[in-house]
Amino acid sequence: MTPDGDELLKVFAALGNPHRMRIIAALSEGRNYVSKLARDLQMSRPLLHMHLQKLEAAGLVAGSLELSEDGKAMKYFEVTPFAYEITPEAVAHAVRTLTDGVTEADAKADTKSVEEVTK
Amino acid sequence: MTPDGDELLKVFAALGNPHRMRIIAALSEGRNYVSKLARDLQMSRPLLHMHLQKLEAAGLVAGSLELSEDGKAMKYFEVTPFAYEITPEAVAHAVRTLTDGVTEADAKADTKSVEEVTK
DNA sequence: CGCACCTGTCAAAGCATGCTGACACATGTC
DNA sequence: GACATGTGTCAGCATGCTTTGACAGGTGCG
Repeated sequence: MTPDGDELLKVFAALGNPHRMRIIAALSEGRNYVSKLARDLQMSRPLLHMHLQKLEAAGLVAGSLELSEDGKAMKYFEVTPFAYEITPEAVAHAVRTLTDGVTEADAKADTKSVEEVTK
Repeated sequence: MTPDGDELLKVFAALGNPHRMRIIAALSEGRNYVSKLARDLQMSRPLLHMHLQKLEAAGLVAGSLELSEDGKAMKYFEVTPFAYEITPEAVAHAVRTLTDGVTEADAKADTKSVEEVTK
């Protein structure tokens, strides 16, 4: 738990897309290979491919290239049993390890309370 | 729990951005008003404004326009104490209420549970 | 009045993402 | 060989998101 900032960001970015949510849903019912998945979800293979590798980069799914009995190469994907507890505090904690625009001179942002105005 | 599909999608899309994650982190330490928040996070007001209303649309933050003692109008924002349990099953369950491309195999849709459209 | 602070909006530019169609490769079967 | 299946990649366009700068309004103070 308490995942890395960049990791959590990738997870959110990956899940923040209806197609990718649907892919997770489809794969949660069992592993499947790309071409059939594309048929089930009615989307083009190149598109599915892009979504899958985005989900894989976020660590939400895992793919393995296998050989079927008739010799064809099939890439099976399955969901990783992830479990994230998303709360404001979890996000706040993850932000500290965010390697993004991070103006390096800004690590100490003054936890000064604003109660002095209108409180 | 077991949030609505579109709602969860908006939450993910909202959280899938480093600036917005940082906004959540900043607001989790206490409420704040827009101009000061912009100064703390070092971003322009119009940009912050857009991000805030996206977070608000996702139900992650709430804003209220108040009057300070010196008569100035200040819009204070604070985080909503959200708590999402994110698992493959949770996503799979939420997908069923996704009003998006609507895979015609699963068009139960309808009966949208009245949300006032904060206009 | 001019300046400080606050609020909000808009158009336009820049950049990332989504998406398609065409290509490459491999294998097994008729 | 022609056709089916499977894999992957690429360029290019369309769409949406991000970002900025300028503008509108408001109040209080010297």
